[in-house]
Amino acid sequence: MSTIGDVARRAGVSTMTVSRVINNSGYISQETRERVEQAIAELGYVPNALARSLRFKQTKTIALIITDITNPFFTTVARGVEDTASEHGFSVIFCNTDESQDEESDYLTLMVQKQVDGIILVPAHSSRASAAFLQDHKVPFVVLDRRIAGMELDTVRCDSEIGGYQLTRHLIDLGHRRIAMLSGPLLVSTSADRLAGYRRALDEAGLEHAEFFGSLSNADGYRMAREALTAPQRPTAFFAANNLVAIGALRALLEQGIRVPQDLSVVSYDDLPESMIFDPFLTVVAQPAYDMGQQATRLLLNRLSGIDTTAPREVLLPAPIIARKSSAAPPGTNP
Amino acid sequence: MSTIGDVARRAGVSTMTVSRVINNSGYISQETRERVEQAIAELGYVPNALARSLRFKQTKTIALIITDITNPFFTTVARGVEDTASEHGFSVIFCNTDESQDEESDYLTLMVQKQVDGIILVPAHSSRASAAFLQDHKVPFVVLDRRIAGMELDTVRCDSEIGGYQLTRHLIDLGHRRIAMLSGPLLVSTSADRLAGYRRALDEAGLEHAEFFGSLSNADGYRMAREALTAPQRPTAFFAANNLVAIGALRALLEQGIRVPQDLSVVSYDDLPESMIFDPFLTVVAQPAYDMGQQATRLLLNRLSGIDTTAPREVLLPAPIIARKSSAAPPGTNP
DNA sequence: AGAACATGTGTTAACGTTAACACAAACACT
DNA sequence: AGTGTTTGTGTTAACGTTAACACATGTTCT
Repeated sequence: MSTIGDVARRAGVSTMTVSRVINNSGYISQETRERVEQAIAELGYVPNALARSLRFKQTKTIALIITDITNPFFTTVARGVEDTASEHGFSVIFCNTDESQDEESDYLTLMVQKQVDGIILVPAHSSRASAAFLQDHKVPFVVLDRRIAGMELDTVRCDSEIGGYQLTRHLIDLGHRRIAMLSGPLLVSTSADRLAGYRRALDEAGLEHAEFFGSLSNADGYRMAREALTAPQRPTAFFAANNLVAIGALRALLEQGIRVPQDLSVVSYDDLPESMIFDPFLTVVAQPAYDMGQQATRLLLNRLSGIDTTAPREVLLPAPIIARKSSAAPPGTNP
Repeated sequence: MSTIGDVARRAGVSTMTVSRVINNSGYISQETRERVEQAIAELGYVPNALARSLRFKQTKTIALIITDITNPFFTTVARGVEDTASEHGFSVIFCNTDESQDEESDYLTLMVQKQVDGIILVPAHSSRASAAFLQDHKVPFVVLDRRIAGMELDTVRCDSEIGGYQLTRHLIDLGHRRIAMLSGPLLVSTSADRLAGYRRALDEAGLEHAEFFGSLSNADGYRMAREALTAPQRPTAFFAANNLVAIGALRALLEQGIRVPQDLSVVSYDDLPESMIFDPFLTVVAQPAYDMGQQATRLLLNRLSGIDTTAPREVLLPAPIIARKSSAAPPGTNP
């Protein structure tokens, strides 16, 4: 509540002298320093970061714009971002867009107003509007997890096409011939890429597609699974576009008494954190969520500090398949 | 990047006139308004919230200080906070303390410097230092989930003593006589309260205590469970202080081939979100995490806006027991 | 002795915004 | 015609901080 002026008055010096004590800059006699420090302590003075930011044009704050902090993948990403940012003296403002383009652009405007130094963005759609907006306003940013087509941008992500291909191959190699894709929206680049990988693997093997579309939610996972189960030739495996979809699908299977993996295999994208699972079950492509957050933040901070002035670059992190109990040979196969 | 001055110059008016257009205050001729609006659009001008905040002494930002965003309970709390805050035009800065008092006070100082309008705090320990600090600096705050003893503070939480009592009674009623408590640190009020409830239930029933202590982590849950299992008279039930501890304990049991609930029952605090679990297993006290975040934020915002000027109050939310498959009668009992 | 430099402190202006005041023109009322 | 009110716009100062400059001293060097 007290200002640098209050401290100055109490110590009988000018505000500039107090400022010098606080920032340890310039010359100050030992005696004055002590008097100022005492005044600071007595008043419980804390510098006003707002005024400082206004002068320095630096807020030491970044924004993390994600779709849903409740999704454990993004929770872990967020933790990686916050840890890395705070290590370097930066604070993080969180924004949940719920995959809505409108929410996203509202938040972007707000963050520009708030003069955040940089932004880490998981774009709701692969539209270029958000990136263009930030470029216009000269706010450094890093795109996380997803692609924005046709623009050269700093990006940290995993290759979902390859992951989708490998996960599908894993099922094919186990002997599956009818594999249903429970996909997210095509506007979400990771969904589109995973679907593309799925198609490539099926086409190579000469198998037929079975594609279902919905949002990347538990509810739609449930719905898509039920739809897929009504097909005359029931699939022997599900490829869920992400963990929420997978869990929704598993719920549908449980309800209908379909055993996993004996009757039907399920594979999915994004692992659950180790600390939350005592008996890992799902076969997944495990994206390194914490690392992704960390690397995105590092890249952003290096841009901010001017350490890194190279052309925008895409960091592609490896995402291993972890084969577990939810995938096995289809029923009626001799192992 | 452009300022109100740039807009003014371009429109051929004073900055004050621009300010009036932006804020829709005072009198402005239709013609001038249009000229200013055009200049704003052409320049892509966005008001500087920093400068505004400095003038108004209001940042429209609150801080959420929690121990670990990675814990699904706090993730959901955070979501409740962010949703409610953003509904009212407030942004949220996240801080993870990892249960460290030092981290907590560092963050508190930083948030005071940043002039956040208010703080929602999950205190690492029940020490009064943090609350006293915030009171000194006249920053409104709400304590979430935990108690700070001996101070009249705005608080939103569930009664962990009653919850601990009921969860223990649930086990006793099932026929358990040797119930081990896998407790968190006594400095954490929820841990202390759950332990107190456990003790009351056991004492009433004339049963012996079996208490183990560690941090509220998966790793320590694992360790405490292993310790508990070495007792000459093995417990027939575990009461885990929270979900992470429970999962660590389940991992230990799985490793040793001990079946839940046939050989040993496990109950715990804090449910996992519906969307993440397809086959709910753990018997828990389900604290309404989202609600807690929402209510804490509402209370805080009402304090900020001056709508609510009553004495500090404690909001106690009900937390139901959800009995599921992880708890059953002890082995050797005729159901 | 005088110049050059180090040390210690204060004054002014600026970061971007807006409240308070001032002023002028147009209009309405007696 | 004179007074008061409405409408439209500009000027000044302030929010809290610090860089740049100014101005004293004192010290060191030739």
